[in-house]
Amino acid sequence: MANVPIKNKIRELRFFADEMTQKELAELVGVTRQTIMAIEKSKYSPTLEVAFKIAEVFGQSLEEVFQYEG
Amino acid sequence: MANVPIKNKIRELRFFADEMTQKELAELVGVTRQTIMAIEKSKYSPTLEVAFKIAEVFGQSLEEVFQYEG
DNA sequence: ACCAAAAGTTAAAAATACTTTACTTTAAGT
DNA sequence: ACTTAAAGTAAAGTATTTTTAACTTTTGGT
Repeated sequence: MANVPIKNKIRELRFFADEMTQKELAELVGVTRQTIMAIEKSKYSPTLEVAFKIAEVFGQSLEEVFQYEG
Repeated sequence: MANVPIKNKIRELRFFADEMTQKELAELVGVTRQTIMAIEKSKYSPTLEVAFKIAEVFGQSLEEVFQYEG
């Protein structure tokens, strides 16, 4: 599992969103800074719930934030 | 966390897809039948990876299969 | 150069997702 | 009514995600 990591555009979206920091995003999402770090770097993929919350913060669809390459 | 469970249309999509069984879906997705059961009944929400795979099986977008109510 | 905030890393513990096995109940066909 | 596949439940174990805490490195401003 986690064969092909899911890519994401969190970093780009953070900077596009007025240079939002990892800490700020973490607080808005309700997870820790380290969790955002790990997800942003594709160390592992988040739960669906966290993924939805991240997309919500940026006002984007889930697919715009996360890209799964089957 | 997991305050408001994420809803899904897996059951409807299975029946729409030629009455696909939980077992068949599980095999296509690469998880067990019990995992499909738990997700279908919103006992817990899947990882993003499993969510993407389920959507892929039905040829639907993630948001069409799973609905997050912030 | 110095300072502070942000980002990155690591390790151990806690929480949650997933598996395996085994059993019960429901639904459908003959 | 009987049989069988499908669906539902539950417990214990494994795997993965998330937290906490502590420390290092990078970046930007003054």
